[in-house]
Amino acid sequence: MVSKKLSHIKELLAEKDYRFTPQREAILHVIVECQHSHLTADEIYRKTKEAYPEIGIATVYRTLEIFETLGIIHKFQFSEERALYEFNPGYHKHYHHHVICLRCGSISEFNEDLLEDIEDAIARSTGFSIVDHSLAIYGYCTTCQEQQEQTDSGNPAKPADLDEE
Amino acid sequence: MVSKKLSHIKELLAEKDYRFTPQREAILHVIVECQHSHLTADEIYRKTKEAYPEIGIATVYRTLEIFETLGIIHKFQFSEERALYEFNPGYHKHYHHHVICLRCGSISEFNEDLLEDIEDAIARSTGFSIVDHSLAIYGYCTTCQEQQEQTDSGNPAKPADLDEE
DNA sequence: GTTACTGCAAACACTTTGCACAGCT
DNA sequence: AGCTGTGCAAAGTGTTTGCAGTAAC
Repeated sequence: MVSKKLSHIKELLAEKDYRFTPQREAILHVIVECQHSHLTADEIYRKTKEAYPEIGIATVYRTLEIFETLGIIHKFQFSEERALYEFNPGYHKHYHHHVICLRCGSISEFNEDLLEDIEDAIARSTGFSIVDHSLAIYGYCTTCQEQQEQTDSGNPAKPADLDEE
Repeated sequence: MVSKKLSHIKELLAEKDYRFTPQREAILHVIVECQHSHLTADEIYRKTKEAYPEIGIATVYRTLEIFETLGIIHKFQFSEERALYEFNPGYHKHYHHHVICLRCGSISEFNEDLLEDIEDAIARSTGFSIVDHSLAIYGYCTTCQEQQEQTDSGNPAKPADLDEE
């Protein structure tokens, strides 16, 4: 299954005359392994460094850009902070429905297409040809709600900045 | 009406021991005048400079931050590029439904709450306490669709970078 | 008279780029 | 052999901060 993905990705790269270098393979490995997390470029850099210590941050950014144009990963920008990257297992159109806790920073995802009706309504009323959409829901997760009840000045459930795993 | 807004804003500032300086007034003026556009910090800076040439960019950023915490303006981050700011006339909870053309960069808005049902469904299934949400729809506006049909390599309807009004 | 605010410039964080060398194919 | 990819360091961009002077309250 992973090897099927791998050969498909090699093809995708080859189609555009991109090479499948060990650096790109190492980065891909990190992204696939952490496919349920949203990683920053720096996190990907540091994790890739474990397997490939010589790698440079510039290579990571260049690779992520290529992977994004090929649809291998998705890039998100929820706030003014750094972008987050995530593996896109199916290479298909991806609905970005994210539920973000304002206290602990955790991000959960909904992949169902909840917005078909809304898209249709907007397309009809504006003539817009819709390609994609992005929905972010902000609030408080159950854990943080509980903690907030207990100690109104307490600490978040998880540190908002998940710098290290 | 504007004066009513103004006194209300003065109150909001005073409540938090913020002062109503001429710089803040000038910035507010720009934001209210352009309340149907999404302005970058730099655009606000340059427009404010017309009325108040001595102003510095740092003051603009500091003022925008204060205005945002008071709910006077809203700040958006659609991409990795700079943030956009917009006046929030009602100071109420604001639904950010933006329709963004991928070709000319124009941004239109829907202020109806299209997502109540979806919010309810997510709250029920996850226990999340939802505070706000942000929806961005990406596609092509009618003008750009027409232009794309005519000349498949033509120019966008409007420059994507609206540096000057 | 306090205290918050300002403008400047320097610092900042994240990301991109120029360059000479290395390595696929 | 040729062209793409790499690592480094330097540059770039948008935003924030330290500081000494200034102005609102």
